[in-house]
Amino acid sequence: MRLSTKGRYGIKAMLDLAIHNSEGYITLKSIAQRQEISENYLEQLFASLKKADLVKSTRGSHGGYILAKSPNDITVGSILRALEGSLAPVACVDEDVQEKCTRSDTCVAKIIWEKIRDSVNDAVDSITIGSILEEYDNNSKSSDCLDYI
Amino acid sequence: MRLSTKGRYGIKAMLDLAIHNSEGYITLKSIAQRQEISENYLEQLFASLKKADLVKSTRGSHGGYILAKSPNDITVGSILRALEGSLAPVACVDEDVQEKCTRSDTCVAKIIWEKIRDSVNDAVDSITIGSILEEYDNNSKSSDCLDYI
DNA sequence: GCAAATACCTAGTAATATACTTGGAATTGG
DNA sequence: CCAATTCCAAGTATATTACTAGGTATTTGC
Repeated sequence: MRLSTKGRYGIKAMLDLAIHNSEGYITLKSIAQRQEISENYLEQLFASLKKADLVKSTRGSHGGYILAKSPNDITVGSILRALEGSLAPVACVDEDVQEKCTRSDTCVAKIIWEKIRDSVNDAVDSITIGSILEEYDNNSKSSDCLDYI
Repeated sequence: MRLSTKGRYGIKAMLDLAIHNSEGYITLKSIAQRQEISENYLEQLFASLKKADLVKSTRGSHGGYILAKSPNDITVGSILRALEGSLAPVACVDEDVQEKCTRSDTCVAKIIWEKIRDSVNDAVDSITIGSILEEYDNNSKSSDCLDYI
């Protein structure tokens, strides 16, 4: 049940953006360098983040990305779902998937998957980028290590 | 963040074993047929389940598998962890992994991963095979559909 | 004792998903 | 115009998953 690099890089990148929020538009190049992520790969992730209205962009010279709203209004859940898709443990209880099991309404295992799904969603929706940043500021923790591997 | 087939098949197989618990040792062949899972693949899963003391076996003709303890003492979490390994969303907060990030103690993102990890573990550890079975008996739900896909 | 049925074990493999790379087009500021 | 950037589509290498194949060991029933 590991997150893919998409989710992990996405959190790193969004925290990076939040840390530099006052500096205006930030280039992917600088994020890529600080967080040691492929710039081209980041592009793809930011396409998803933009689609989900989590970041805004300007093109051209002096272009870059900026958070689309306050860090306090950006949940970890919204970032992860934008990049990883639904956090449901099985397709059966994935809100995005339309074709369900034919016996979905009588399946006994379903409540297991629903409980896992809801627990994960509750957890990630209760954490905002702002709340993480606060912790970061209070403890002056390292901005270089926003993640592992 | 999907579970692999190991975890899903494992839950199906263990529920199947529990349903037939009074019949003594159950062959993998019959589980494979009922749940439509490759018998050879099930063998591999049951090697892990046995190692985790969740099932017992006898070999030879009339051999098979049986739950190693009461369904009420078998949590969904113990099954999933036996088959999927740690349910941690990133290696950083995986109890089984020894080599941590060098800056693990200062990493800001860590609390995100810890919260997800703990939420998942709490959820799956609060559900037992027995509790699912109870639901199954009360509602006379289908034993064929223990899972989706 | 032999045959059948099972668990047990190891290695290989096909399919799928992940994590990128490549090469460009469009846009903007100087 | 040119450099720097976002934006876009397609290709590819790697890793993981989900099996398959082929055997050995053990037990029961005849």
